Amino acid sequence: MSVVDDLRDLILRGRYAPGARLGEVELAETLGVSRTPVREALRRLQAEGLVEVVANRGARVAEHPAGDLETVFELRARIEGLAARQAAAVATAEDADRLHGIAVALREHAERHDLDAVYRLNADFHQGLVRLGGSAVLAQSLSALIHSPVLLRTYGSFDAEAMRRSADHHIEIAAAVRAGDPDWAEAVMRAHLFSARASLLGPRRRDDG
Amino acid sequence: MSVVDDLRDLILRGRYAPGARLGEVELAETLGVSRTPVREALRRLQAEGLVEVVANRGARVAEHPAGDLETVFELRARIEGLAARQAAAVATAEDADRLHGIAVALREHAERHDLDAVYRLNADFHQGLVRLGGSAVLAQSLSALIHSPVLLRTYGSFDAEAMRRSADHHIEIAAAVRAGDPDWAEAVMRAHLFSARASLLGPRRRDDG
DNA sequence: CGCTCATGGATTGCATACAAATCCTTGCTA
DNA sequence: TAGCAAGGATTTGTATGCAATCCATGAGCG
Repeated sequence: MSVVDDLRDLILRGRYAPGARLGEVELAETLGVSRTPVREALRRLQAEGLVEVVANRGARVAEHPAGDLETVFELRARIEGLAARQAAAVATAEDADRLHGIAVALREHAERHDLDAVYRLNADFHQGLVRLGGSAVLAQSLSALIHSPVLLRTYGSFDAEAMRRSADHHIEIAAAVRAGDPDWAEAVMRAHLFSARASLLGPRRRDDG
Repeated sequence: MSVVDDLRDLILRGRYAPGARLGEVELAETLGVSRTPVREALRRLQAEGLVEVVANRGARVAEHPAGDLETVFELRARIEGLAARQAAAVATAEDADRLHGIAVALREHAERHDLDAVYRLNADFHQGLVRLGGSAVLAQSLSALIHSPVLLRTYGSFDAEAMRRSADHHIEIAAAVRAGDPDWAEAVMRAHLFSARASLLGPRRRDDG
């Protein structure tokens, strides 16, 4: 695996907490390479928004302000909504069946609370859907949003009902794609993400009456 | 200016066409530095989606498929639509007045077909609006989309009417922000971007009747 | 006692040297 | 003459050394 992937994994798995200093020599020793590839990896992750580097002062794991998390889901709802729409417009029956297969597997693992498998299948599903849309810029825009340390722990804060709802959303999205119904696909995807946001952040403040 | 900014400028200004090879030694000589900072810049621009690098085979300027341009505007409409919405929700009167000032200047320069100034003011306006929204992830998501070689030539393909419309859109967005009306702001922003798309790509295919 | 400034240690930024991989040419063979 | 293989040339990947910058500690002065 490449240095940048190794380093991204380290950060995403929480080995380095947000705000933690990322010394070049320390990382080089940890990863068993010299400083040069480490530096290049840091620059890439900087562009991905995962680390912040100040000139002559080194790199730190980016700390996404709490308020940003709301925006992340707003953005994902809009961007992945578009992805779902485009996927529904162009997907073949085989494509939709493959998505459906992933969704079914995800639901089974969710019932057994096998979180690692759920993580993986969820990533497969969303990436597969984006790939169906076919546009590289769309995938590009999303990658920066999904590579966020907080999102990796998403399922940890789901209760049983939320988990079941999330799994069912995947099934429904696959159905909408199979039906070739862009409006339906986008709507479910948006519901899916707003539901996840609610589970993560709790109920939104409503206007006092 | 930093190496990555220099290199980005070179690409964006068309000095290296899409698909063109980006040799490390050549860039190093052109920019007057060694290969090391060039390599780091290439990795950053790779993450930004501006260049494609294949392992052991070097970097090329990314060629965005023609179809991607449609998606770029779809995405911008959704993302900047959110930015406009958030800006309208939080902006002070001073913020809105500053936007209005930029928009007025932009309209004046547009009437004189001073394209360079229009480029700059347009960038100022959109960046200023995003900054008002306040979210770093939002700005992050947009930067990759706006740093697209094609978009730099946008105004070149505008006719007089499209130019006037674009300028008026900015004025109207500033008004919506000043009115604190998120729905209005988002709607105008979407119109603004779809209008630009139409000028760039021509009329969309409509269903044959 | 507190503030300023200098000096030392540590860390990043850059350049250069070497290793590995790729490509391009050239010569051989069928 | 077309195809292939081998070797050199070019290019990328990595390591290391040096210069520049930054931060902290402490001495000197008000």
